[in-house]
Amino acid sequence: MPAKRPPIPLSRERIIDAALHIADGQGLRRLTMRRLGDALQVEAMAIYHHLPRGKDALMDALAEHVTTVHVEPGESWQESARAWCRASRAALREHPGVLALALTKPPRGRAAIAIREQTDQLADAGLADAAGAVRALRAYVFGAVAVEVQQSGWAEPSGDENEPWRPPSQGGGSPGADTDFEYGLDALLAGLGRR
Amino acid sequence: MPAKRPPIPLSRERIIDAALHIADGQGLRRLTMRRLGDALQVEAMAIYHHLPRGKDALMDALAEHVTTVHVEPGESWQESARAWCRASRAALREHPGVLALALTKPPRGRAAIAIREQTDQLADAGLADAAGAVRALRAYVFGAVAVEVQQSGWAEPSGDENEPWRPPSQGGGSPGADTDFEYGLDALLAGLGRR
DNA sequence: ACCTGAACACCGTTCAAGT
DNA sequence: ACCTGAACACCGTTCAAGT
Repeated sequence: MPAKRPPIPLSRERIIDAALHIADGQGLRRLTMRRLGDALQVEAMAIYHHLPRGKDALMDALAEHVTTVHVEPGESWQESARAWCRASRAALREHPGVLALALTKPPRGRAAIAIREQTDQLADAGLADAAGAVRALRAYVFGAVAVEVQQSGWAEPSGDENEPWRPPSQGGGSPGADTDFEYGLDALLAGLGRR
Repeated sequence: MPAKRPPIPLSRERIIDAALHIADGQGLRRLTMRRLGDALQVEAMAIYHHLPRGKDALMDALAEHVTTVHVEPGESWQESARAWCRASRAALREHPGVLALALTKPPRGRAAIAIREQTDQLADAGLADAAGAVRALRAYVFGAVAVEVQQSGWAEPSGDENEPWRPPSQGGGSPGADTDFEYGLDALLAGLGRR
């Protein structure tokens, strides 16, 4: 007879992971405090101890998580920007269930800091209007991922089916998505340089 | 003593208008079948007669509404594309409350048809990869509006305040947003021509 | 055909209480 | 400090019933 293993203590990180899993697997509409509690083997009310502002705080945390990206400075501002865009795209594609939050919530906390860092990085590398550039790069990544995920057929899963979401790196997304992304990124970087 | 005026009959259109008003004014999270019923002077259950699939159908209809754009063909494919992007941006900016739906729901119904129409229009005007171009243009508009609305400080209104949303055409958006948009659009169109 | 009223299962959140 | 249980106001949706 299996011993009752000691319960893993709840933590902000475990909560966010479980929430991402539910949102990606069943859609944001089915991400519920009670369901989240079940997934964590805990009563829903326990969550409030770690996220005092409740579901709003959870939503903010999810947007922050999927939107916070760090990248080492590259050889040029172009390479830095390229790496940052690729990382941002990867982070967003990994969790289509919270894409709506990521595109919609104003950056706060670590996400806002990461944006400032990236702006400084590009400015230090000699780019004139780094703030404008970061705005344009974020817009590009947001738009690209939005249409990509739309096209991939991802939608709030019906709930009846229990098929987990597989990131479109192999099979889900159309094969041209990567090259489309890189092509447009090249064009944008060229344009930002000339500005 | 005022006579009880005869109730305006419910219709799909009136429902959608009221829903947009609530979403823009108080945020999508507060758009509720019951609240929507109140706004329409009707019991919530009456809505199901006009939108049989209930709230899902409402969400689909909102995304479709804010995402369906028609434009007359211009002198060149560049002008057609430019007009289409401007109109799309305007439609999305007008209703920040449902932006998350618009960026996230795959185009269906009239929205899907409008996209096909625009693709044909560009192809007829001589553009080689019209489908790829429309994908890129949609991505550009989506991303631009997403960062713009984020920056404009719009967020699910707190609900305590009763300040209605004013579109950023005058006052809300930073003044550079329009020129930023046009600048990037020019660059994208140039890139699409050379491809 | 169109709308209502009552009912059901489920939701977010609070609060006092347990350990 | 961390979690539970009961409670409250509010959801989406159904269904039989009214007109």
